[in-house]
Amino acid sequence: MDLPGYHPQQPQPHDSRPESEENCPVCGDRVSGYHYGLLTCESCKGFFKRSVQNNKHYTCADQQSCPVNLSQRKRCPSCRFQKCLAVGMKREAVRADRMRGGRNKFGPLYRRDRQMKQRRMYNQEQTAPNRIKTEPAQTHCPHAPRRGLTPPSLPYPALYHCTLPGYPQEKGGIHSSCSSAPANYAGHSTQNHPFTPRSTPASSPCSTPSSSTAFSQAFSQVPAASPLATVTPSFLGQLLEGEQDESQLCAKVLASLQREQANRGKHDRLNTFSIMCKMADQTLFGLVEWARNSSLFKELKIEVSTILSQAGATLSSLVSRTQDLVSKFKALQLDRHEFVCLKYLVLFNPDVKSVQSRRQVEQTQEKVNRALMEHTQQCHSGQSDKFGQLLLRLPEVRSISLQVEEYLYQRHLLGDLPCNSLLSEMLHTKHN
DNA sequence: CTAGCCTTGAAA
DNA sequence: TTTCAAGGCTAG
Repeated sequence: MDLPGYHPQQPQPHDSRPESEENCPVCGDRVSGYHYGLLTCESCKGFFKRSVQNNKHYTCADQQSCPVNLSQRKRCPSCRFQKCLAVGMKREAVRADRMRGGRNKFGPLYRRDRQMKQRRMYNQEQTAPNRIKTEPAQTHCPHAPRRGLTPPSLPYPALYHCTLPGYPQEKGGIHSSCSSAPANYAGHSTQNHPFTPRSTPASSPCSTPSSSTAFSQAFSQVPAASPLATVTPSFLGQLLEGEQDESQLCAKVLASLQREQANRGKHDRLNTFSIMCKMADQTLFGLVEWARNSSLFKELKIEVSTILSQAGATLSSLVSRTQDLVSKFKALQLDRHEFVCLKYLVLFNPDVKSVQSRRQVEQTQEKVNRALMEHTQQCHSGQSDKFGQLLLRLPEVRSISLQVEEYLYQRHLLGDLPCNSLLSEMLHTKHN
């Protein structure tokens, strides 16, 4: 999209404007200005406009996690549109009356955003004056067209890993990691079902041959007290309220499992699957508690939803998919703020049929989304398009969780699941 | 259908 | 008057 002879008002090639480091959060192409809520490229602007104006309903032929980047953005309009929404493009900015020109209510938002970026650039100049003056914030090779710098649209998120100390790693022993990431991708419109106050979330117990990693390692990049500076500190702070200390949580689960195992006789030891169920159960408890204690979630009125899922998942594919997901999250070096934002994005799903205050959910989702975007841009400006990459993993999180649910339900039908657990209650609720 | 370029018009 | 984010047009 080099535009010979065309000089959009804002960006110029290899320019020195404040947003020169910006790439379209949807596809990575060069931004041409603010469109429908945020800085995007011309093509995503046009695509979003057409989609909304013509009330398009796309369907993904794959798993709703297609890469959306400069070279592949045409391939799956469904995933592209979902990503447009996920990064914060606003349907309501497309005019129903098709009136041209003028300004809309987002004007002030754009202005604030610009000011924020300028402040950020100013701050960077204070710390690295030479670099900023001479080159754009990103490493743009003068010979490489910017289009070539499309951020990888492949994903990476992070979950946490833990081993069960004291349990053998050999075959038949325990290779466990636990994931407390909940399950439903907030941005998709299919059968989603975040848990209801007395219903349940789907969680992902998984088995991973991990080394001695504690899951706090996954949060290696930014310490708990990261420099939030101007990134909507109050809202992010609100999100972090009630967030449990992950390492303590893990230690608690491990301790309880060890206690139980120690109390059992030599021939009465829990097998791997039972341990996984218990871990899932405790993780679920933690999630339910977390959601119930969340002030944002308390404001919602939700009725119990029911979901039917199909059987057919296999443990091995589940394990490998989860391993992939976990390693991608680890590679991304998710920090606590990002993790809690992702959890909220999953929890606040406006597509759940039984949610009464849909608008409220949408607004919260947008707010969290924005907080996440600002945080990643500000605290991880070195990681190109970390925000987009994080969002891209959500469909996979959701997909894995559905697979886990299906698998567990099958085991449940076979009578393999421990009774009287939250896990079995969850499966029961969902399948009735 | 896509995306590059053009026109429009309210707000600054 | 200028700005710039809307919508429109159209070649590919």
